[in-house]
Amino acid sequence: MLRNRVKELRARYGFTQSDLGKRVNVTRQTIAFIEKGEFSPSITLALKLARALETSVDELFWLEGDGEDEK
Amino acid sequence: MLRNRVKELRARYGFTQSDLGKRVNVTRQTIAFIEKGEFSPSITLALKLARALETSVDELFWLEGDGEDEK
DNA sequence: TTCATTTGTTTGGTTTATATAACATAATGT
DNA sequence: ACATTATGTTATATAAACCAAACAAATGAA
Repeated sequence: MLRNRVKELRARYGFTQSDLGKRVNVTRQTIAFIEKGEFSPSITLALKLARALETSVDELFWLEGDGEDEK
Repeated sequence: MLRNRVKELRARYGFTQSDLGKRVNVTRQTIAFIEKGEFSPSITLALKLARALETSVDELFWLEGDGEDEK
């Protein structure tokens, strides 16, 4: 199971979903889907999100459990 | 531009592309494409690769330049 | 040299990420 | 009350990730 802290960190910086989307060049719906955990973004987008939220990819995203099952 | 150290670290551990693919549940062609930089894997796969190669996603993958252009 | 293994590469197919657009709801300010 | 803004959510469409199968080239071992 893939988990992330995007919503939490975005709120901490006072960004709206639209704000964050503009910073990383995706739509606000894409941000919403990621926050809901509905899909696993590309590593390129993950790196940009980490940069926008001033953290590392490893702090922003993690696998819960052994993660052998997920795609 | 997305760069990575998959090939280098895989060689260091003496894994074949097939070995690594099996460990992270993808085909060897997928590993080959990633090593060639031909696409940007999902964060889920990136996390599994980092775990298999005993490193962090941030050490394994990075954006060269400002990375504003890439998807 | 022959055999087995690894890698490079291509092609066609399926699945998933992402875009765009739309509509509803909640909150905020006038 | 009305307008604006942020979010939740859904639908359709496209691009990209990923699979499965194939074949050639390179390597290394017997």
